[in-house]
Amino acid sequence: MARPTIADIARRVGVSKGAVSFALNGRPGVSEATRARILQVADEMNWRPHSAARALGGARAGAVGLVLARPASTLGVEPFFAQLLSGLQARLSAESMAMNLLVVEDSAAEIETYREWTSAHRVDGFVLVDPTVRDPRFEALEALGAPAVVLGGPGRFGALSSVWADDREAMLSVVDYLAALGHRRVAHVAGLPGLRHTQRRIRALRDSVRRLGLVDTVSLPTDFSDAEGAAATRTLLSRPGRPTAIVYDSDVMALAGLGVAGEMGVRVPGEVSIVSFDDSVLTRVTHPGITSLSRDTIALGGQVAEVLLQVIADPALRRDVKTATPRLVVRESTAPPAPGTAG
Amino acid sequence: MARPTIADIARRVGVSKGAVSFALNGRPGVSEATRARILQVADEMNWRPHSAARALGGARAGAVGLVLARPASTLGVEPFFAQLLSGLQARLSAESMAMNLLVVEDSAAEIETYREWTSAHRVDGFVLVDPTVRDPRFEALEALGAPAVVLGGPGRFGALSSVWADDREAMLSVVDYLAALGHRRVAHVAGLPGLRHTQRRIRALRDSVRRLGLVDTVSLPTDFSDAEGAAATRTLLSRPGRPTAIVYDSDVMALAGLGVAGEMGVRVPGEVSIVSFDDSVLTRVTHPGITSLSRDTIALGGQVAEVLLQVIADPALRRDVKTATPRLVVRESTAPPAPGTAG
DNA sequence: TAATGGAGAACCCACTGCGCC
DNA sequence: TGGCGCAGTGGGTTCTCCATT
Repeated sequence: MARPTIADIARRVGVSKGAVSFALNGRPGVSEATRARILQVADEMNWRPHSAARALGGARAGAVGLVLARPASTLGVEPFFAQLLSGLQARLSAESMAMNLLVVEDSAAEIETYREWTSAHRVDGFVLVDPTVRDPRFEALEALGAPAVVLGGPGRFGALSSVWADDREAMLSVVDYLAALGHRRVAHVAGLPGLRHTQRRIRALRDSVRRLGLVDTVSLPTDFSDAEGAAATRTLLSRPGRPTAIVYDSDVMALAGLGVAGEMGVRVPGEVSIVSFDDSVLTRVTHPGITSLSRDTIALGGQVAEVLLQVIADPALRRDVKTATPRLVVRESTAPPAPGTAG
Repeated sequence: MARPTIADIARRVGVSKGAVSFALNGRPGVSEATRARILQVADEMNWRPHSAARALGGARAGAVGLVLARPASTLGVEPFFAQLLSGLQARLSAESMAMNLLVVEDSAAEIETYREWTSAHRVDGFVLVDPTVRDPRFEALEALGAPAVVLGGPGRFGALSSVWADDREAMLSVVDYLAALGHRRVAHVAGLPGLRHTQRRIRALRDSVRRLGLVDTVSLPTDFSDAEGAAATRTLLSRPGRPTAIVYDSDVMALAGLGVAGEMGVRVPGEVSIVSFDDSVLTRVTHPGITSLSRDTIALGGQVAEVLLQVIADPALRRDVKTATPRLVVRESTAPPAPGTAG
């Protein structure tokens, strides 16, 4: 009753293991009669391929890897992440591709995992998230020759493909809108300072200062947690010349900021306008609803999976896909600044 | 420059492959001097174990499996799922255990995956979610002898372990509270009718009818989507003797129901009270905030992982862990029924 | 003599290349 | 030339057995 192997089938049919292998894989080298017989016996014996044995021979693993050097809580807290995962799965499951998920301590452990999984043929490719400014992972993955897609850009990731949205343009659209409303004191509660897209957003804001006549613009880096988002908001709202508008790099932080404003008695949007860089159900159901940059994160996950599948199919390929720039969805958290506070 | 194998190490050190294997696995059979020398050379050569080769020999895979016969969108839409995943990862990553995630069509495909992954030693155990009333998966997994933990209960899952919360008691606490407020017409927007916990909640409500003097109680099954949650709410609120309180089996549906009430001009909680069976950030930030059954889903995920790790370590073990019953957190969506509507 | 260190081969399972009829 | 057998490959584990001390 043990798992049958191709040797068992070969014995039963009275052919060699090689013939069985050819037959089961639909390859030429056996007569149709023999093939039919082999397939029938394999079915009778309830044979299943042994992925480890195939992997040892260098075959495809039928899985992609996602290794996260983030706290595991990220998965539960950030709607962005869950949606991304959902989009990835939707596309991958159509190809019966599994996903190997692992949370590690740091990028050194991440690279180590890439090394092990690649050489053991445990996965066929990787999805990389959170690219940083000088990211050691690109070089490591290139050296391994593993197919991979970076979520983020634009930028040079060596031979790796990428899928990205234009963070700069998105930030400019937010700042332009706030300036048009009359805001001059715009603050930014940013994400992890090492991340490329954080840098890009910070730079876009800074570059707008002269063009739009902004004053006292500031970008406070955080770790994306609601705690630091709240702390940054408290800092900003306690200042003498406090901002009349705050842009948050994630919906969770915007939500936290909204809470702090309430607790400090600062009216939204009367005294301070709030914009979130991520849209989700969260920003829709708050009161007031939060003006947000909206994009289809599930579709984004699907695109990442699609590109990864292409790169796995043809490792020489290098794709660089720019997705639609998130567009501003105005809700009730933004309004012209109160008279006299515009700086 | 290719991946070094234990044969390479054996050659360099001048010992046999067997000796190298023993040394690298910290097992007796080699002298301390030889062991040290082997470890040093292995390190110099940058050796890594090959998980596929080990799996072929029947070793531990270092991963657990989670196979979902649900639409992939579940992952992005239900905070419960993302939090569960987060809790699982937190515990698993502490043991450097990866998770193999796969979304499949139906439970037949799910079972097929269990079969393949088990016999190929691709995972060491499984997490089962969404147990149904006559669930074919238990039997299949038992036959495979694969360690597994069922999320849900109480109930008989054969030799499988389980982790569960008391859905009956939780539902009773909700209904008791609503009845105490004066509600008599209580409706229930349930989840998938085949799920065990759905049945248990439906039964708990039905069993309360006589005790609390309820009238016209009804449980409408849905697929957990916001669309069906909204549709069910529309149906309920359009009835002649419409309910004065509605209990939703998930936060997403409660949110959808709140939206429908707003669109139909039915005041919450003035004309209808709303309770969610799941708590998350969603229920906290709506306006009004939604009275919910609250539990620590991330901790739940951690408990599931913990039990699975125990069962993997000792396959003879069978654990049945009852977690804390979700407790009611009252927010602004519940109030006594308006006079004259109480049935 | 019994314990210890270690060589060597078999084994896990599928795939592939060579060679024979 | 098509069909197929045979032997070897991939990397690690484990069992048998021999040679030391």
